[in-house]
Amino acid sequence: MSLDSRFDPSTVEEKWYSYWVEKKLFHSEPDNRKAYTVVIPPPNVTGVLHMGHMLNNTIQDVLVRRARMLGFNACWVPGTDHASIATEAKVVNMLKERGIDKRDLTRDEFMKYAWEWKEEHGGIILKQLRRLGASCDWDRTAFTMDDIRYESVIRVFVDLYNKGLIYRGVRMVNWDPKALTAVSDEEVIYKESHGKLYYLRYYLSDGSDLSDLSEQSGIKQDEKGQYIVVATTRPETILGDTAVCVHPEDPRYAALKGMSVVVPGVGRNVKIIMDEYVDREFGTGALKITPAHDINDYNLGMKYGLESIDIFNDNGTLNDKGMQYAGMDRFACRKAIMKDLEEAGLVEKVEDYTNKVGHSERTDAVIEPKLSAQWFLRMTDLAKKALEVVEDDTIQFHPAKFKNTYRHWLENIKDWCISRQLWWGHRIPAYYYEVDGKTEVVVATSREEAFRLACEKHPGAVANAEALRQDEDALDTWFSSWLWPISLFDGIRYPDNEEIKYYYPTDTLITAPDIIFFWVARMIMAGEEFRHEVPFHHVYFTGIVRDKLGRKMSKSLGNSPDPIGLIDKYGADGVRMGMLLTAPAGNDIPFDESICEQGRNFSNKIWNALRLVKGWAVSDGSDQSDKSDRSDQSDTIYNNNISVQWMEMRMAQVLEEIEHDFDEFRLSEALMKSYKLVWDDFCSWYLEMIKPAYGTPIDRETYEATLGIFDRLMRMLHPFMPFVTEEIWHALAEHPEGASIMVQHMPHSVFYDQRMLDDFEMTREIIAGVRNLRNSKGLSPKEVLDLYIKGNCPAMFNGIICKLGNVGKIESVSDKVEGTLSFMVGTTECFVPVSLNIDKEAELKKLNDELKYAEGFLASVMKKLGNEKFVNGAPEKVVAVERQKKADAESKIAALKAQIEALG
RNA sequence: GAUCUGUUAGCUCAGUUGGUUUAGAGCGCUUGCUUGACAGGCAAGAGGUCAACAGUUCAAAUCUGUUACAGAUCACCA
Repeated sequence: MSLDSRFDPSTVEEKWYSYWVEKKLFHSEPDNRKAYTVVIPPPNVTGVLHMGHMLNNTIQDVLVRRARMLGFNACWVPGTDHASIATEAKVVNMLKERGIDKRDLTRDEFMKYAWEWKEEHGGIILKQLRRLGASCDWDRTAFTMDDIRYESVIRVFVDLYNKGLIYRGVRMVNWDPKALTAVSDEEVIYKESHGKLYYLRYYLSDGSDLSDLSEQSGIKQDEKGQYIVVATTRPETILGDTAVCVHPEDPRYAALKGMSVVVPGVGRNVKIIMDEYVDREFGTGALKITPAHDINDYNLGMKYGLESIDIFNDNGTLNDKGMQYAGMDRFACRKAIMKDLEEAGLVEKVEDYTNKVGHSERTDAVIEPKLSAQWFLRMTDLAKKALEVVEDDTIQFHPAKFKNTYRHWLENIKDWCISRQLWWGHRIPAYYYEVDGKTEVVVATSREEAFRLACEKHPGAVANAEALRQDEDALDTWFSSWLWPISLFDGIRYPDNEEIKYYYPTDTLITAPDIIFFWVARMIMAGEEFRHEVPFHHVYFTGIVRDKLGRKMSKSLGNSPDPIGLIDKYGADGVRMGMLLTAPAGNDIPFDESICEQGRNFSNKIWNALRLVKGWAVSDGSDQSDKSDRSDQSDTIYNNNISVQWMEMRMAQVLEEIEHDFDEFRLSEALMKSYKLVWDDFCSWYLEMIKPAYGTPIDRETYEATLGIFDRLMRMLHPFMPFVTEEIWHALAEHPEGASIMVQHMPHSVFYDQRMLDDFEMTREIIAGVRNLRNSKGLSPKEVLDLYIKGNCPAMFNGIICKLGNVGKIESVSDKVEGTLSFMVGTTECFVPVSLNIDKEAELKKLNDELKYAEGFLASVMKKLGNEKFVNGAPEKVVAVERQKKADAESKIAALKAQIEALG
């Protein structure tokens, strides 16, 4: 067989992926096996693959592929969410390019364009996931706005409304002036920003004249009269000022009780109110009140019955209340108004100031608090249940530290604003009509049903269904994705269907921690509310992928590698390994391309192991004894037999460890252990142990055993590296058409003899000792050495020591051997006669160093054993171990001393 | 500001209910190798008083407290 010495991933990836798809190996249907279900956290339909997706989906694929090989009916359901804000923005842009203004379109016309955009440009990311090897059941690909999911959302809205959990009300909400919609609290990101603190003069209204102003007073005087100074970060909002507030116990302003001041530049007289809300330490201790544009001011406004003056249009420009600034953008207005106030001498001073400003998660626009009518979902009861199932570990978080974050959020939760002033989304199924000049509302899954309800409530009030006016707003995208684990299996519309009963609850949700509230918490609420059962048993929080310097990857920094480019460069297997190896659960990932390179190299290593094994001639004859003169240690069949036994046991041992790692979601550890098992144990040791001399064949029994081991190693590795393992698996043996490693059984751990593994560890150390000796003394690897062993040594592996250490003969001795170089493995002494002159001084130094270490060790052991409390108080087993340590150390010291004496 | 989580080798991290030969891994580093699978490789090696201090204990990287530093979540005062 002639195979290139370099493995080229690009030639196999496409081949096997289409093979898997063609053979329907990713597809799942309910059957009598146990289900293992994962639902993809639906990426944004406008999105393209980034490093976070790579990590997230690699982990999902590993878990799903492993479950499949463990005999579960694994089902990984892919899909996208409709991302109302992001998509609507894309569509508006597309229309603009075509010279169409959204405002000229009807809702239906707009939706037609939006669907057109979605069909053409949406879901690139799902195609990209295929390059990664994702074993999603593509036949089940869903979208949050397809028919099933749409209807599910509407039904849920109606249901919650009827339960009294959804209500409509006028509240201060987070307004995104760019997307022209309200957003929820969770969609606002507070960012530190460098702004200014403006100190403005509010003169006392006519007729207010206070004499006797002391130094301590907050009231100042100039030629124009008496004034107080108010600090603000947003001077443009003075146009909406309807009061100034001071602390009731603030002596600086006590004299102002019941008085009024003039809003600078605006001329409006506003009252001074007194409330403990004010922080006396901040600014001047006097606060301007703009109830229409600040949540705290709004609350004060309600408390004191203040007028609320809305000065902004929806897009953040000033409206007709904005006087000469009407039509200006809020930030342009800030500059303009400051210039005017400056000129009018109404500015006391301006200071640099750093504060946190809320930005829209989607558009990055500065959020404007705005009073408007919105729909809300009551969260208190939902939150209570969602917290319980995490607290009692019905749902386990990995890592568990996220329980704290989760608890804190749920205990301080506010009602969820679920309406969005957008067209792209699920239109709120609320219908309005007028009765006696009052607006009435009915909520129903269809216009006809709504009409029926309206007729019941107010017979004769509505002429026909068409006369009802449907709410213009759409629902928050998360209001559809929170149903995902249920709606994917149509469990909202048909709660008793076979699929939902089979696949729900899902097993593990794999997600980034930054959407713990958007998603995880709300999915748990939905699960409890609509199925009375948790939506998943485990939540695996991945880390955030960062660059080498620890910075978050972002478009603006340009520090994110192109994932598809990485796959082209290192192969999907290599990139998957690179992602996983640096990703212990919940830890951020400092991403470094070189780890993908390590992954690529690993594929290459496996490939070359295949080349080696497949390059051997196989002999059926029994006369396989090695013709070299290595006396009784040269029985190849025997040695190979031992080698196979050892490799089998080593594999069983690592399998056991890996099973444990998977139970605890320690994927990176499981991968590293598999990596070392293949590279170190299998390639560096096992294959070298059984490798026949050049040009000679290998016996059939060993050959077959090796293929079997190789096969199982590939299965172990398959969930991590699907492509290369499939390729190798097919190269190892003939398989029927349609066969695939991905549906083979994962090997299970079997009994292994710990003694034998320990003995082999000692053997390894002896071989390393011989090699080290050659290395440090400049002896050629070709020179055959003899080895005399004093002390314990398992003879079983002597043949292997000979082969891998190039040792001629091994003899057991009862006394030290003069004129040799030596080394120790544990308490066993190894002597190697050499032809060259021994550097006495160097040997002495080495021995003395070892002696010093051993004596230091003994001293630490003696300290424990000399302590009566330890001997009496510690468990017997522990004391016995210390006694053994003492004996070993003493024997080692004695041996070293004897050797030193012999030299000197 | 509140709460939580970290701090172990040059870097990234393990260390599983305190005891297993005075701490492990990967990468990186050093030395030597055209070794008939692989230089995308092979062999050998160096490297840490487990952030600091105090305490509990026969025994502490592991438990407790304080401090320092870092990160996360939430809340924010205009």
